[in-house]
Formats: sequence, structure tokens, C-alpha cells
Amino acid sequence: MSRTTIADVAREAGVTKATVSHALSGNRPISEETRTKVLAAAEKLNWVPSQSARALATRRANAIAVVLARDPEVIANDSFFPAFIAGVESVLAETETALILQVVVGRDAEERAYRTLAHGRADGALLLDLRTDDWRVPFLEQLGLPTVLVGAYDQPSPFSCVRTDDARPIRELIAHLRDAGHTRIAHVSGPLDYVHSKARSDAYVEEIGSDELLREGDFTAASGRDITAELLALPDPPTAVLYSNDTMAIAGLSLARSQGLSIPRDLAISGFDDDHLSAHLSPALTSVSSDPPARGRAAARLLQAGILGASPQTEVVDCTVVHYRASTAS
Amino acid sequence: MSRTTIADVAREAGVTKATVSHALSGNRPISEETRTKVLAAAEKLNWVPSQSARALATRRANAIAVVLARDPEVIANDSFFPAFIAGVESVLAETETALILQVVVGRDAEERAYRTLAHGRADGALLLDLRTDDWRVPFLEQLGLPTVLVGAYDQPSPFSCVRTDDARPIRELIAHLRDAGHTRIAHVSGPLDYVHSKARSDAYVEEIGSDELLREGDFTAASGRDITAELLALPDPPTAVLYSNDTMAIAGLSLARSQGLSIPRDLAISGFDDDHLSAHLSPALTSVSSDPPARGRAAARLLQAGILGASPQTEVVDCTVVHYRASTAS
DNA sequence: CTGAAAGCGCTAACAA
DNA sequence: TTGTTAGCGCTTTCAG
Repeated sequence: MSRTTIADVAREAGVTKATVSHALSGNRPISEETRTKVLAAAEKLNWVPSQSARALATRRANAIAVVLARDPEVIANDSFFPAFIAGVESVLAETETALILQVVVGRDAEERAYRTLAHGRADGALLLDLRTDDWRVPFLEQLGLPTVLVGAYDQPSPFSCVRTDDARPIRELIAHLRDAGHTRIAHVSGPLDYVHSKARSDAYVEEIGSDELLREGDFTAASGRDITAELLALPDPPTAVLYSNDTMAIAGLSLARSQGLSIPRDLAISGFDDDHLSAHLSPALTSVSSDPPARGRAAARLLQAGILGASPQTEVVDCTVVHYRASTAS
Repeated sequence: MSRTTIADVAREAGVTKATVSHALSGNRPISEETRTKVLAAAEKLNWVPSQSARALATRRANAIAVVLARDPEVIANDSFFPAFIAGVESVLAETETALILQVVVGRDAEERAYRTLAHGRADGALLLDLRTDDWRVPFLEQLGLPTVLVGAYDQPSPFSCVRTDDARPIRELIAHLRDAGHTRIAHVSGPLDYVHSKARSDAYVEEIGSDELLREGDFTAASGRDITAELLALPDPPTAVLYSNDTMAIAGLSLARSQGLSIPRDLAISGFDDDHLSAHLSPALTSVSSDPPARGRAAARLLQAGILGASPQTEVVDCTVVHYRASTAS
């Protein structure tokens, strides 16, 4: 661990600590001569300012946090998350801000995590997987931790928000399937307390005019399989199913096939999120991509602005596109 | 931002800051009576110790870092990474240690990142994607940042190491294919400067006795496709191909099929890493799983031990298992 | 068992 | 343009 401090650099450069500090931050005019002297000394001693000391003095951690309140298991099978993080990082990299990732289980742990974050570990947070009437929003508001909501939120909130239109691709898919002659179109949603799941299922119900063929899944392969079995056992089974993610869609596809159905001839299938392997399945899976990196970038920018005191703002990232592939071909 | 400090709590409890500190850390005997008084005061004021102040005083950031030096693009398509992180987090959660994730591009940025991390941001680092003769190992050693190498490393090093046997599943696959009558078995590796890619290709060459059918890919779908095309155009093409990840395998599978080949009848195919969708492809893809969460847990534990001063240790996580599926059926 | 006081390494008023 | 001097909020000797 480098034991050299700002005092060593100051001594080496023949100036005071304040001068060294300002030479690096540019927070006050410094003569070109001393600046180069300081930089040379810092370079020579291989010194970089201590983050912890700086954090304490400036009340800025130079870090933002993403808290994930899901089973670690689920993270592993989620294609959205890593791509989203990649987008966030691409923005943070420009400002030497660190990303703190915290996985917690249980509300107590989550509250404690936010408290600790707010208290010197992070300058702001990104909220994913929003629930309807999410307790975290008022909680973070009270904590005073700048936050950006990723995904639509159903309540008014003092935070910035990165929205995406989940409804449009659902409507578009339904129209597409109807054109192909389908009249019995089912929807396997994610948990309906997730705002995005709800948005999709609402669009579905509105467009179809009924929730007869709506079923609530939980994004796992098991639920995709079981619900599909249930739908196919109906007296008048669907001829098309829209799943709210690719994992469930693929599990449904496998099940249908194991019952002797041919995809898409006997059953058209579409997913959501466009996993990187979905285009390579056979039949290739129709799915909805939503540019997670773009959403990550937007969220990170809004958060940085919020930390600097900008007023909250809603940004709509219009990025959903339906990829029509063989699994819904007519 | 909670403005309450340890002084407020001390006042509330009618003790001094030192007592509050020790009541929470247990670093010195405290009477049960004052302890409960302190805890009550802390609870009442909703106080948690400031991480930045604590970090400065203890010279402990209570955070560890993972630096990824890859294109953000690649992260998004990697099934290993999120599952590994999930394992790391499950260990960190127990000790209130934070995980700092940093994506960098270019060696300069990477060096700077490590320097900053070592200087007050993190107590240790996890090194992934090791290269042969990796510059980061001596660099981190010189920085004095406790580190754990994830994956075999080919040089002696002062760091702990979490190894996995990459060679055994390759040998096992080859034996399996030979039993099924294959004599022309190709291998599409990852970049050979990655230690794990090299380990796999070495095992392949040793087992096969020739590198005639060895090709170096880069883990992308494009390289899987192109190399497969090249192999199939050979005068005496392979009847089986082992790919070093599932993405390349699936791209290869698609290409072979587009040339009218039937999988596995005309060409047997296996992947590596066992993406969560691979079992659902059709034909289902034979692949090698390696329990990334277990490796994440092991790495996190070794790092925590190393931070506390334990001497380096190599832990072999024996977790690779070949999942034989339809793509290699005889 | 508890209090008082001295830092940890940096930044930011306030002076000069 | 630069130096001086207090802190930031905690931990940790050193006394009591």
C-alpha cells in the first residue's frame, strides 16, 4: 500500500499541500510553473490522492451504487443486467466514478445497505426492478440519496426516471400475429408487481380486450414450462403465446414441442429481452430488444446530473424493437 | 444525507465518541448497560457510521474490486461473469464489504484504476481473464494490493489463486466422441493468450496428437461462424468440433446447418460454459458447466483472508462437468 | 470499564 | 498566485 501522502508530494515539489491539491483539481488558479513542478513530483513519487481522505473532506464518495434485491441465482440468468451495467460503466469511466454493486436478500438488508451507501459510500443510486408502489422510493427520498429510477414508476416521485415503452412492442406483436390469422393469443407475464411486467400485461389486456389467456409467470424456465402446459391443456388452446422474457419462451417452446407441436406451425412464440442466443435457436426466437446499454448510459448521466444538483427529469429511451424471427413466421 | 454523526449519538447516549465506537465494534470491553444505551441512541437517531470516515481512520475501504479490461460489448454476452459476481456477493454480504466494479479500456486506464483502488478505494482485487505472463500480476504485487487470481496462472506469483481444471472436460469430450466413432475432431479455441483458452487447447492437442484441426477464435459468434466455414471447406473436414464457448458453438451450428448438414448426424458439436439457454436449443447443446458461483465464493473468501494477512494459497475448485446433450449424440 | 485527545490524508476557507 | 489553518467523522492510543 502506497504510504506516500500529499505532504510528501508537497515537500518534494517545494510547495504546500493546498497547492498540490489545487494543482490537481484545478480548483484555483495555479501558475503553469508550479503546476508542472507538482505534477512531476506526484509522478515521481507515484502518488494518487487517497480516495477515502478525499471522500471524507469533500463529502463525495465518487461512487454510485446499484443494489440488487434478487436471488443471486436470478442474476446469473438475466441478460439485461450485464448489458445495462456495461452502459453505466461507459459513462462512469469518464469521471473516475466507481460503481458499487450490492446484492442483498431481504428488506432489512436492503434498508441497511441503502443507509450505509448514503452515509459515505456512494453519492447516488440506480434503482432497478421497480415494483408498483415501491417502498424504496420514499425510503431513498427520506434518506436524501440522489436516485434514478430505471423503468416506469407508477407514483409521482422526486427522482429522475429512465423510461422505456414496454407497451408498444406488445401491441405491435399482437397486430403482427393477428395479421397472420391468429385469434387466440396468450400472454405469460412476469410477476405483476413489477412495473414493467404490469405495463406489458396491461397493454396485452387492452389490445386483446380480455385477460382470459393472461397468466402470471416469474421469469424462470420452470414457470414458462408449467404455464405453457396449462395453456395447451385448455379446451380452446392459444395458437400464439407472448412471453415476457426469453427464458420462459424457450421453456414453453420446448414443452410444446415435447407434446408434438411444431413451432411456429402449431404454435407461434415470442420472447422479450432478446437474449444473445435467441437468434440462434431453431426456430429462431422472435423477441423484443431494448438496448440495455443505452438505458444504462441514460441512467448514469441522469444520476450524475442529480448528484450535482440538477432537478429531476424523465428521459424516455425509445429503443424497443421487435425482431421477427422464425418462431412467429406464418 | 444523514447529518448525524457519532458525536450526536454519543451525546444522546451520554457517553463519549470512543465509547460509541467501541460499543459497535466490540473492540474493547463495554458494560452491557452502556452498550444497550448506545445502541438505542444509534437506533433512535438512525445513525450508521460513515464509511468514508471509517475508511480514513482504519485504512480499510471495506470494499474489494473487480476490474474488467474488456469491451463492454463482450460483458453483455458473457454468461460466466454475472454468475461469478453472484457468488462473490454471497460471501461479501456477510461482512458488509462492497464490490466495486470497474470496466476499463486500455492499459493506461487499467493501471490508473488499480492505483486509485489501492489508494483508499479498495482493500483487494479479483483478477479475471488472466493472460499468459500477465503484466497485471507483477504490477499489483508492486502496488501491494492483495489480489486473488481467478484461473490458472502460468508464472509463480505471490497471490492466492482459484484454479479449475479446464483440461479434464476436454479430454473427456474427446474420449466420448472417439467412442462414438469420430476420428476427425476439431477445436475452436478462445484467444490463446488467455490462460484458460491455452489450457484447453493444450489438452486438446495433447490428446489428439496434432494441431491440424485447431483454430483460434475470439469467443464471438462471428469467429465461430467463420472458423466453422473454414473447417467445413477442408478436403477432409472434421466430423466433430469442440468450441471453447457456447456462443461460438451455436454460431458454428447455425452455419453447418445452413450448409445442409444435420446436427449431430453429420457434425457433432460441443460448447463450453453451459449458457443457461444451451440446454434448450435444438438440438440441445453439449457443454461444460463450471459452477461460476462456486468459483466466485472461493475467490472472495481467499481475498478476504489475504486482506487479513493470510499467506497465499491455491484452491482448486473441482467443478467442471460435461453435460452430454443431443448435439453430440451418436 | 470509560474519557480525552491525537490523528487518518485530504480539501477549503481565510489570509497574505 | 500561494501559504496557513481548520476541519470532514471516525478510530485508537493513552490516561484515569
